[in-house]
Amino acid sequence: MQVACSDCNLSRFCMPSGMQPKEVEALNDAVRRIRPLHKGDIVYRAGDQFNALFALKSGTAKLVHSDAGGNESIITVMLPGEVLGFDGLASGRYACSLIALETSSYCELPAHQLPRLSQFIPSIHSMLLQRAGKKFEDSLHRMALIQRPAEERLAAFVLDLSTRLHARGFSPSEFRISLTRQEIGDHLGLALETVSRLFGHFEALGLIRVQGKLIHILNVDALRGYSPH
Amino acid sequence: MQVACSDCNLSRFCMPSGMQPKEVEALNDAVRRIRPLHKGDIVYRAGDQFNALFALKSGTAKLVHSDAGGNESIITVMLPGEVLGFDGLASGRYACSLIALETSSYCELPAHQLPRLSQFIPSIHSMLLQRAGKKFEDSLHRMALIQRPAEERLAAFVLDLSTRLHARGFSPSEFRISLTRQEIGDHLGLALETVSRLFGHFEALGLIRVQGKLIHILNVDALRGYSPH
DNA sequence: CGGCCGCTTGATGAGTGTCAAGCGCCGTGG
DNA sequence: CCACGGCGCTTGACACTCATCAAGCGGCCG
Repeated sequence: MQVACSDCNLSRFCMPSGMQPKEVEALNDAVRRIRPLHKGDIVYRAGDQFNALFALKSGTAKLVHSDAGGNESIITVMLPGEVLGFDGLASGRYACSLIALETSSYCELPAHQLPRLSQFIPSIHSMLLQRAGKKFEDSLHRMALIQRPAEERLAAFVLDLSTRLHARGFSPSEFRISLTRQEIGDHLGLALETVSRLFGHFEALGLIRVQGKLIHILNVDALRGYSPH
Repeated sequence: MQVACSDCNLSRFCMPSGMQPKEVEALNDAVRRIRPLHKGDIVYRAGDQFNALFALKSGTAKLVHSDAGGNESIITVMLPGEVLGFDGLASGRYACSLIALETSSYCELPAHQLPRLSQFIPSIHSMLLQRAGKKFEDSLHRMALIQRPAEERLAAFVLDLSTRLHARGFSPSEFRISLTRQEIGDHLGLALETVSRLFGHFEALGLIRVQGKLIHILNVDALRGYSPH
């Protein structure tokens, strides 16, 4: 059974955010809802021709960029309600790969629908522009973060996940990180051993409790003391 | 005396790139040409309300992002023909500051002209989207670079400047870097001393010749051997 | 039950930041 | 015209963060 965009509880994060009801309807008609993904499934691959934007309905996914040397970097962890695929807009090819981190489901807005949609949703271009610009701002944030000490990076990462999950109705103090230590390292520019050690360190300080991928935040304020701002 | 967009020798880099002659004309009418800037002059400040896109006609400028801790990071060095200001599109406020590195001149496309322009240039939205996407891809590149060893970063920086200057008709092997060592460091995530030492190192290896801000590239291939691809 | 993968923990070293001193160039003012 | 002062740059010594290498543990799945 498919959920219409107007009934989707993620609409305030997703494309419909800021649209009129009639516009959401037009969007709804253009969107395709896709069979579930499993861990490791690839939504799109770096180099593939750009053919759609994607919105996550449930689960998590990672946006991975491989540089010339084959070094993998995780650009972002995608949470439900988020829209991705903008990395293909400029060149017509995706610059990154989008890969499911667990069993997930998503919606797809085919690229060929965009011209037609703009008749029903005049503001769609500026909305896309805003969202693409947001991705750029996010990348500014990440670049600044990557130059900070390891402690700050990990603290900021945990807090970022916490607030984004909270906004989606999940507990901000108790959640599962769907990334391995290696992947967290790839995201923060750290070795997996450093990630593991820092988790241990934060735990010893009583800031968090770590059980594998399960994180309990015990002292948000102290954690915030590490991450800049 | 003002140069029309259609007569500007930078048009193939600038907004007119890919436009029809009539579209360029409409663009030309919307653009304002601005008095020259001097070193240190600020085109826009982080936090200012987004009110225009900017194209550089001559000179160079730096796009600076300051993180919460007051740490300055130079996102890009802007060369003639390049368009900037996209960092203000998403939130309506500029996320960075754009500052002249030397005596420069630029054109301005006021934000309030965009709706009107889209009537004459239907493709303008997708062009803007492409350019904003390009900025995102550039930032991916920079993020990957910042995690590489210092030698690679500096080599890649010099080669990047070289090719971009070459594309604009300047010598690819002999040019002036308008940044201080500190600013190069801010761009590459290095201390200014490291930048200075690496220049000395490359010079000792016979790859380049350095005289203050003047760079001669003596062995491009060897330099390419450092930067990843 | 066995093997593998993800994780932890320890030891070591390389790559860079930091601190410090000194040099040269250039613009300013006497 | 020259002396002075400041800024940008170089060079050296040192410290420290974090990557790397290595070993071992535990849980999960076949």
